[in-house]
Amino acid sequence: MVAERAGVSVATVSNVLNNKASVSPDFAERVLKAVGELGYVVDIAASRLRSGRAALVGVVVPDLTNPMFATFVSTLEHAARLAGFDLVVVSARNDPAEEADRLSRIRSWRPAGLIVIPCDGALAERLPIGLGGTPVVVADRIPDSGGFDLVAVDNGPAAARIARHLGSEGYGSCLVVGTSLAISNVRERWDGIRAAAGPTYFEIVEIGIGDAARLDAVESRLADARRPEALFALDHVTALELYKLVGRLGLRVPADIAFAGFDEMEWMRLVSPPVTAVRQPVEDMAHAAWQRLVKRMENDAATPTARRLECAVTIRGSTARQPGASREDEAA
Amino acid sequence: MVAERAGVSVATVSNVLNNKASVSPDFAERVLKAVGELGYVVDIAASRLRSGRAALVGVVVPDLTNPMFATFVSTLEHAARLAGFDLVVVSARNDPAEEADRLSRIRSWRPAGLIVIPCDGALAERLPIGLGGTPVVVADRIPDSGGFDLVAVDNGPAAARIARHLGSEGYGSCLVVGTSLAISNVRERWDGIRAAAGPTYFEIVEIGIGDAARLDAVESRLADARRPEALFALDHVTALELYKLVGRLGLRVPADIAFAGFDEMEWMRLVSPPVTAVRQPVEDMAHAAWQRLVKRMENDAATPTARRLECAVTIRGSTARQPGASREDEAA
DNA sequence: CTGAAAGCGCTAACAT
DNA sequence: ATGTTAGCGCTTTCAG
Repeated sequence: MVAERAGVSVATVSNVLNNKASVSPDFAERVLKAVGELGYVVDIAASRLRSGRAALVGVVVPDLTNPMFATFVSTLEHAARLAGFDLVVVSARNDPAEEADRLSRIRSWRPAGLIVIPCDGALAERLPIGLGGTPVVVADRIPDSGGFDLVAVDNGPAAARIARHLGSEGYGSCLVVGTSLAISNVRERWDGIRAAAGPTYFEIVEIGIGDAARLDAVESRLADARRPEALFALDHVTALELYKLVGRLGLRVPADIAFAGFDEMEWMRLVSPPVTAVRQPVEDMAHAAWQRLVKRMENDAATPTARRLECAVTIRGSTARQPGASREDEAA
Repeated sequence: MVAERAGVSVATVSNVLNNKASVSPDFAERVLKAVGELGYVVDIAASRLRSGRAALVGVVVPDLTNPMFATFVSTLEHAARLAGFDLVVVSARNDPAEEADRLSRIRSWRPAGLIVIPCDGALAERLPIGLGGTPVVVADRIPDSGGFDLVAVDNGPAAARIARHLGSEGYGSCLVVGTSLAISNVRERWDGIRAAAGPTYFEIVEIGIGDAARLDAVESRLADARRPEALFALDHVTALELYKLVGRLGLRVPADIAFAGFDEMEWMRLVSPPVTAVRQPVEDMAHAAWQRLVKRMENDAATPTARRLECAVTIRGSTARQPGASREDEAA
């Protein structure tokens, strides 16, 4: 350690930097002075190697360019920093294979814990063996097999509220559009919609994820004379594509077709009329995940818990029933 | 190393895992088998400690929730991974003090290089002493003091194209709105606008950054009877706030006021009419920054270089001159 | 209260 | 081709 410039032993420097044991004020001062002059910061790797303690947690998200996940990470990072932790963040780019790779790579860092939003339900198969005691908190999406601490939103009830709203506005049919039912969120939202008994007939189309997503099926349904009276997109990326499609087809919202979305984004309030949407408490989810992980890291006991956060639903103009115009009249 | 399960020495395991030296096929196989069974991955920290080589680069951005920076990081991460590098990503949350803290923390990791998008021009003061030989590539924003490798977009020329377009459409006055001229981007864009000689009278308002941003000054200018004929937002966050303000004031675009923005976002193509905007080549910028850093990491020679990437300008309806309607008529 | 020395998991020399 | 050993920078006993 170069900080022997202070003329003390390495042990003393270590003690000062970790405010350990009792170090005389003058010695401490000399050390701090040398540290300042040299611009020294401890080598965190060597530190962990010897002490066994990590102050490092790994974060795996499906896609960093998705504002929702970016916000999740950013919130997490701040919370972690306040607790003295560093974050190693990796994005799986919506690719299960890449997720598996990152998951394995991240173990090389020997993190004290992991927070992961999985690509799909098969997370458990991808969580490398030998992860041993490392605590894992899963957020947002629920793996097929249990055994993890869980933090997610109340997808079903929130989606059901939109479904009931559409029913009460008198919409007779609604096309629900999601990426893939392989993702628990999508599945839960769809289940919630179906569970909400009402006059509306719901039907779902899966369009796929990322670059592989195809709107063809939706387009042909909308071009059809007997097109649905409403659209409900189950995530904001889908919502955006769907909204552009509606515009391209020259359909007016809500006169020709009503429009609602899960995941509220800025643009939904900018367009006219603004879009009815479910807002997810992303920051809360990040905080909850962090707190859960902290608990796990300081005390390995207890069975995994599952926590559900409540979403906010905002009804806006895009799902308003046109006064005096029943859907049949227009279609005729 | 627990992989002595293979019945070989630690050195052989290391050689196999790094495909070093010559290892007999059967020994290699035995090692790989044991590694597989144990789910072992090397401790990257111990590895670096001994070898001195890092395969780690640090990335510092002002704000991860900004889709532009998130895309930058995501692109970077993919490029890094292909080259066998890991990334430690930190967000400064638009706070110079936090940036300084993160910059110093990140040194604890002893990264092989750093890519940073600084909060403001005073980066050099914040780059901790003792960063010694670590190569640094600065992207997007240009520090006041030089000496760094630089990758940015051609802010001035791109902004000038918008300025000339507004002039040729006959707009006599334009209020330019940016966060702060302390940020090089904003300064360069504003300089570019002024340098573009034309009939339009340009004026700038700085609204501040993040939560501290205040639109009051802009609002009073817009409420004024002699409000400007056009608005030009110098970044997408400002553009969004500005667009909402315009809507709140009941001004129609472009009939009452024209609207253009730097940084193209999805919503700009969704609103009606769509917004004239400058699109920045973020992915290209990430790739260029990465390549520059790789060069620096493998060969510390040469003087710092500066690279400018070209932006794409798309003219849309938000800046179209209303047929047969001169601004004066409407204001009267 | 301070220093000397061992050792964390790994790789680079060197020895076999 | 394989094994042995030293030591990277740090923290942790344990002596002084």
